[in-house]
Amino acid sequence: MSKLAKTFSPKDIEDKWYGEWLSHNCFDRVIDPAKPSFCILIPPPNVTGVLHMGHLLNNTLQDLLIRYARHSGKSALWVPGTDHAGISMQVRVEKELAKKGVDRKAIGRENFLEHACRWRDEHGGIILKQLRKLGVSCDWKNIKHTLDAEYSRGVLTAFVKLYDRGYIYRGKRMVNWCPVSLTALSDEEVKVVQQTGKLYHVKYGIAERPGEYIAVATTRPETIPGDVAIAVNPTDGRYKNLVGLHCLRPLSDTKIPIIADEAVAKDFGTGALKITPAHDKVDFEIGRKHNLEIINVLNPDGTLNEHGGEWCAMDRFDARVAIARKLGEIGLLIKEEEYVNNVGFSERGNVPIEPRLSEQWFLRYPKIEEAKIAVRNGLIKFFPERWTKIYLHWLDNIQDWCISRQLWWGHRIPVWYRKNSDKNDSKNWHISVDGPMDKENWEQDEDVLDTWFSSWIWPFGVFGWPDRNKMIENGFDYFFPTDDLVTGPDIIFFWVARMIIASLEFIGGEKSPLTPDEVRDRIPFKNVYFTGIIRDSLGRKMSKSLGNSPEPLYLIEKYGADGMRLGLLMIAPYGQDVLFDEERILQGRNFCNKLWNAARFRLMQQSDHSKTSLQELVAGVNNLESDDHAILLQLVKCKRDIDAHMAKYEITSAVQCIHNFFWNSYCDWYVEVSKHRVQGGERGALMIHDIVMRQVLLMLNPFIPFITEELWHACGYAKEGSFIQCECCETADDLLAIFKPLKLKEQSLLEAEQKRNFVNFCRLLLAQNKHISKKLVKIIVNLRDKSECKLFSESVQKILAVNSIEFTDRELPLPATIGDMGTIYMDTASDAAAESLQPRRDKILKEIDELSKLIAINENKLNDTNFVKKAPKNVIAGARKLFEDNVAKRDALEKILASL
RNA sequence: GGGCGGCUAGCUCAGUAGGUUAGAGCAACUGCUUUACACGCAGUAGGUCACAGGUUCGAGUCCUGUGCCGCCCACCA
Repeated sequence: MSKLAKTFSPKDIEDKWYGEWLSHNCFDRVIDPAKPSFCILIPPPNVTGVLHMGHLLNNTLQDLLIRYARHSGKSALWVPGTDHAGISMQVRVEKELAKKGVDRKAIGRENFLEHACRWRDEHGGIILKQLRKLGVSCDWKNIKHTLDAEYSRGVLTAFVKLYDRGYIYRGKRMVNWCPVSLTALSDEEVKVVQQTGKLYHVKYGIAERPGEYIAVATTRPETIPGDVAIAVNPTDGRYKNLVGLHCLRPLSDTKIPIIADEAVAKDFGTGALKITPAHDKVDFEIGRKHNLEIINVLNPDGTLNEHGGEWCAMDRFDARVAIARKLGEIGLLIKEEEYVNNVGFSERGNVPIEPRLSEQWFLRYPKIEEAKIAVRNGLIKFFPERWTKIYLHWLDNIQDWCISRQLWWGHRIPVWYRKNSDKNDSKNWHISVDGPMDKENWEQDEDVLDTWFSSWIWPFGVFGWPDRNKMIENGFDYFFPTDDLVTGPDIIFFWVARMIIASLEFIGGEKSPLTPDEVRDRIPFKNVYFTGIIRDSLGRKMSKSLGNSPEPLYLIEKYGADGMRLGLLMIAPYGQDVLFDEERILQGRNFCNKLWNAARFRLMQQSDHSKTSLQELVAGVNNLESDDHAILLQLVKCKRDIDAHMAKYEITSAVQCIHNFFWNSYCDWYVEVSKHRVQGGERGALMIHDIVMRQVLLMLNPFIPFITEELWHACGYAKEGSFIQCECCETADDLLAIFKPLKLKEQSLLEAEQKRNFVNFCRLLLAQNKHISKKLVKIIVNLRDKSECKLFSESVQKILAVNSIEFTDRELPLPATIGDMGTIYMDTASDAAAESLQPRRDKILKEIDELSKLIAINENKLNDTNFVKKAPKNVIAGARKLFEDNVAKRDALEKILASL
């Protein structure tokens, strides 16, 4: 008999078992053709990242799915890895260098990258180590990183292939420029923020008509030196006769044309729009249409350049104020008004982005239609489904992707330009993974690729694509397409959609368009589960500045990895954000303690630890009572419900099922009602306990791996040298088949429930008679169905802790209450005290009152001819039965009331 | 401007073909140190299902509209 401590202490077992699992290679990838495969790829966290609450939820879910798959007989692989995290990593390293007084540009590209790699190798990937504390079962022998040599070949191959296939081009375009990071960004990296700024109304004098002017409304007076025209809507009567004339651009009195263009809204501002092609997307398009000059007035860092005149080198926002003031001074400012508008922000720099004309690499997305088909036709399923719409909408409006970044940290674009030649002529380009043979005659493009351009090949890049031998070795053919992707909806465009597109393009030969069958063969994953965001208990996002984000490792330390995992899953509603409250993690810990003590109780009884299989345990069962039938049937139902919920990713519901079965059905009822048998050493009853505990541990293992492993061994269910996670968990149907010799009776479920109700009635009765010592009380029962007397065994007397339970077939004075099974009395000697009668009267009056309401409801229904005519028969019969039963109950209670 | 989600007990959420009396956990309150567990046990109380219409014999559930709260998308300066 093992001895367990009274309270579960996670610290004592977590590191021990994690070490055991690793040394026994439990998480290794196994290509086993005899088993179905199951694969999850971790959404690679930033190599600079540290564990936060979002990771905790996300990785708990993935581990749950992986372990659940193992228990379902699949060969499960969870691939871990990190992302090189372009900008944030570069900024990080720049800061480190700055501490030592070193400037990135001073030491040059190669030295910088050396520093960066060293920093990454020393400090990066901490998060993967932290994750182990959570118990995650990743294939740690194969950690992937997007900047690994092998993976990088995949990234560059993707670029080269797309270029060769005509999807990648270089061009001078309007891009989103971050003046802090000094790089272009993709549209997806721009966050729109509502801001209160000012709308300035400025006079633009008409050159041909001195004294007359056009009023122009603008939020950006600092770009006035870049104005090259004033545009009005061609149908705008106010300005019709001005089109073709010229304005004087304020501050310089340069003549600029007044033009007409449909893009101008008549009803906004003054209806006249200043055109600054270098600093606005719309203006750029108008400028191109009308063949206008492009005057760039800003430096890359957001200060004004030489066109800014006296404001040269001033920051754009300072210049805005200064120029507005100047306009006021020279009488060209009509008014300025408060104005709320949407401004695009760079997530990284946390400053407004600047639309900027620059030379960049762009990708025209391939396989857009196929990517829609994959999700619309359900080849890839989204959970919750509503994200499908968002995904499709994005694909419907997809824009070319700016993939070049003006950084050093990342995959350098595999394009070489012949030295001293026209860079804009593609004849002078060399584009390949390995570069030209005569490197000395070429210079490589300075830019790197967007980080997401590397992570979009993750689903096959981690298997060694495009190296066919590596892919075979890594089990690509076995594990691909992967099964589940668990991620946040915030990266549905950044990552999820792009992975789908990349897989459709690169898996299989070059082909376009694809048939639906080919789409099926190329998808990267089958299911995408979108988690919610973890917020604090007030619903606010977790942030450093609010200080409302708990430290995950501290939580694991405090509540145990298992308690943390279960607590988190219990409060993570399907498809909604999680309101995190540390107190609620207590529930997870408490559950673990309850489980611990249930096992402890079992181990305090007689043990027979030779039974490691369910079949052996079942063979040991004899003398089944109704309660035994019921608990086994409930066990089967629990497993069936869990599997149904898991199939739909309704994790919280699955937890609720097992929680309810284990705590309510098993601990609160079955353990108590069978206690006297177990403590009396009845072998059959012990076997039932073992059957239930064994299955409970198996069902819970994917959720709480550490404690279940510990108890699995402690209870003696483990085969020599084996682990609980190596076991298959029997399905509900398996269980039914194995239980077949026991001839379980459905009827027992009802019987057990009635027995429980009976006990509840008696408890109420005892509560109403607190003045009488329970040890003296006799309960007397007049059962409706005399054949059920056998149900009232010693167990009920033990549960109630009363003197005895006796049966009668007569009506006695002073009945206590009426249950489903019959009339219940306390023995008259102890029941005579008058003070016990009043609460009983009150209780009965209340019950009668409630019954009367129900009777009235059903009576009305039955008297309603429409109801009787139109409602289905079973509903009518139900109403009638209810009516009759309740009337009978009420009559009986009234009789009792009279006798009191 | 377009779209999506939420609104059910004090709190967090279930409510899955419209059909008995709307559920659970937590919190609250009452009682209990009973030999697995006080990280526990046994109870009690608590809800005009956001609002207004409609369909139906019957609506938390279906339809229409409104209101809050949150999110996503969108080139009106």
